[in-house]
Formats: sequence, C-alpha cells, structure tokens
Amino acid sequence: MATDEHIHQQILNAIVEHQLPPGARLPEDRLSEAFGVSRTGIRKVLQRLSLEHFVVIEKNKGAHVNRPSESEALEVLDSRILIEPQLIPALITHWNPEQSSRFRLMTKEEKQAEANGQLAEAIQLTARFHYELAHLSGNKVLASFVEQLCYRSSLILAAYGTRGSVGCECGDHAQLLDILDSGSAEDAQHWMSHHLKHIRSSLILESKEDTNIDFQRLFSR
Amino acid sequence: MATDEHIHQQILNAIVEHQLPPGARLPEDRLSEAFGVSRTGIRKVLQRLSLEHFVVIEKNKGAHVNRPSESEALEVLDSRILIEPQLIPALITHWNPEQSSRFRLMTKEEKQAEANGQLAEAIQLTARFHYELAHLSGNKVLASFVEQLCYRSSLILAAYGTRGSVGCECGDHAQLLDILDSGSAEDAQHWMSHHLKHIRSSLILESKEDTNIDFQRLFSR
DNA sequence: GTATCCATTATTGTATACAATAAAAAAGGA
DNA sequence: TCCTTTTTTATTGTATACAATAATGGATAC
Repeated sequence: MATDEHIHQQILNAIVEHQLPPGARLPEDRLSEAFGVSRTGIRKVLQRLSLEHFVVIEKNKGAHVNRPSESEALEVLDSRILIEPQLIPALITHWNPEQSSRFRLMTKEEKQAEANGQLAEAIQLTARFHYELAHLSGNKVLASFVEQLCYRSSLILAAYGTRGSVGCECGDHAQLLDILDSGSAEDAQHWMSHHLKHIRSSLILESKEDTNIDFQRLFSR
Repeated sequence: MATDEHIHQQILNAIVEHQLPPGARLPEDRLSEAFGVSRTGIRKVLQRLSLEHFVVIEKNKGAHVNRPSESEALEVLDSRILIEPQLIPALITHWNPEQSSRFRLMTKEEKQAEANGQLAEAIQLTARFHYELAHLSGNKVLASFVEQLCYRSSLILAAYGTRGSVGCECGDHAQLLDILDSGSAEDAQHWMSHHLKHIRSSLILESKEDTNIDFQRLFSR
C-alpha cells in the first residue's frame, strides 16, 4: 500500500541519504509508476516536499532535488545554532535514566553504521539524534521545525559536506549524553553550540557552484 | 486572474483577519467557484494551508480552519519568545534611519487602523511589524518561520484573545523603535521578550474549550 | 559545414469524470 | 412518539484526459 505519508517518507529518505543528489530530476510519471499511484498523488507529495525546501518546482519544468545555495546552507545552520542550545534547559527537565539509555543506544547504532560504511543509516541516525532531543523539550512547534532543519542539514551536507562534517574534535554525540547525565544545562548548551558551529565551519562553500561553471577555464589548456 | 499564490493569500488573510473563524468549513467546490478555478487548484492551496497549520484536513471530511489547541497556542508563543529576542543583535546591525522611518510609518498606520476600528487592518499590521523586523535579521530561514508564527498568532488570538492581547502596558511598537534608535540591543531584547510574554499571558485558555463541554453541569439546576 | 527554424516528443498544468465515503433525511417498526 | 435502519444527498479522493509548455532533434538554406 502506498499512502501519501509513505511516499513522502521514501522520497525524503532518498534525498537526505544522498541517493537522490541535489539537482536530480523527479519526473512525475516515473515516480507514479514506481509507487503504483497516479500522478495526482505524486504531485501532492512533490508539492509538500517543495514547501519543506527539499525539492524545487519550476513552472512547466517539474521538480528537482533542491540544490541549497550557500546562503541557505549557512542560514539553516545558523538557525540551528540559535535554537537547539536554547532547547536544552527545557529538555533537561525531562531528562531521566530511561531517556539516557534510549539515546545511548542511538549513538551506539550511529557509530556502528559509520564503522560499517552504511552512509545512509549513519546520516539518518545523526539527524535523528538531534531532532529527538528537540522533541524532548516538549515544544512540538519548535521541535518539528528543528526536525525539518536537521533533514535540510543532511541535504546541505550532500552539497557542501566534507569528511570533517561527520567527525568532530569535541567528541561524538555520546559526550553530550554524559553532560546531560551530569545535569549541567549550561555545559550542554555550550557543547551543542560548539558542535553545530563546528559543522557549520566544516562546509566548503566555494567549490561546488555548478551554476555558471566556467567551462572556458575548465577545459582550456 | 487567480494564481495559486493569490488564492493562498486571500484565504490566509480571511483566516488571520478572523473573517473565517476557527472551525469554519472550507468546501472545495464553493471555493473553486468563488475563485473561478477548478477544484484541483483549490486543493493545492488547502494542502499548503494545512501544512502551514492554518487549516486542518480530515480524510473524507474536508478542510476546516484550524482551531488551535491550548498547547499549540502556548507553544507558538513560546517559540516566538525564544526566537524573536535572539534576532535583535543581527537586525540591529542593519538598523538605520531609513528602516526606522519605515517602521515608524507602520506603527502609525497600525494605531490609525486600531483607532478607526479596522480590526482586519490592525491585525495584519501588528503581525507584519514583527515579521518584517525578523526579516531585517538577514536570516531568511528563521524569518519565514517567524512570519508563519506571527500569522499563526493572529489565528490564536481569534480563538483565545482578549482585548488585553492588543494593548500592552509596556507601550506600543513605537517604543521598541525608540530603543532600536538608541542602539541598545540588550534593551530591545528585553522589550521584545516582555512584549511577547505579555501577549502569551493575556490568552484565556480555560473557557473556549467546546470539545467535551460538560452539558450535565451546564444545564442541571 | 554551420546556423537557424520548424516539427516532434516528452513533460507538466488544469479540468473533469467517476468512485468512495460520510452526513443527512426519510421511512419503517416498536 | 421515538428509535433504528435505509436511502438519498453532498462532499471529498483518485485517476484520467486534454491542453500548454519547454526541450530535443532534424531539415533546410546559406
């Protein structure tokens, strides 16, 4: 059975897992036959994905996977830097051993996926770690916005990411859990801020501009 | 000519201006004949409005204007309290006499609309004051989120607002402009925080629960 | 051989037709 | 008279048909 929600999740996964790279075309009839529904259902999903900034729909040209601009990439990270640390005080009031072990399991799976080279899994888990923390704050409005930002970040890393975007000298996500267990909201805020700023600064923003490629310079010798 | 964007804006205006009250039905064929387009175009707009939380679509039951829950109302305001003051430092770097006079004009129109009893105008201008400030921060991602929150706030005030929600003992929006002119980011942040908290606390959240009305208690004597 | 123009093709935009569902009204029985 | 059941009506969900647009490839003229 192919419900709207299901189709949406499938395509979104493919995008954030870099199966569908930035710029990839998403023809309606191809997708409709792939999912076994009519174009109507596909259009609805594509419409939604475009409002969520995962695809771009150009009139009479169809849907492409969004290729985030430099400014968009930075703004998404800046938004996270502004919001996620601020959620710590609220989430720490809901913090308990049960949550702690739940998140520790996630970081374990995360490391494993990374070690086994399961890129798609690793990306999903990294994003999930962040937005599930956000949901713990109790504010669903902010949490779902953060969730969207996390998914967008995955897409951004597909366009501008380096190997450094994954690792971080501040340690992995497990370290944040230690801090949360210790109960220091302030430390956790600092860690989160630092972590996100590290990701932001790891983006390489000059090279991958493929609009206006200077073919002259590229192929002349 | 009735483009998608135009229809969206029209319906959104009607909602935030309280012309279409929370709970109002939005039948597709009625709207389609009103705007002179087929149901297809209307459905697209309704879909979008539902993703933006202005309408709720129930399967096989159609679209209604969203009746925000208490928790949703509080979460929207909390989100604004968390974000909007944080945008002040960025926006103050773009502050200049030109912007100042532009916003002063807005507050003037705002007061006038309020004085003349033009409720719809006043609501729009109040929201606009906030989200245009947010856009001055330079972060389009956050600004458009704040914009949505401001519109949602207008809908929330339709459901839970009091007369106190409009006025505020901290003075009107013009006072913030004075602070911005003085250049004190910290003061501006405090003002914004206070202002939003005042709106939040002015909501009356007990009464208008019309789900689960206790008719027993209501009509027994 | 190259450039321009035209025709073909592929794809999306929009409207409509039909099916499915839920609400409302009517009929029947107690 | 009131409750239950059935029928009707209104409305939405989905697929498809047709129109409009843009991209591609080929033909013709120079």
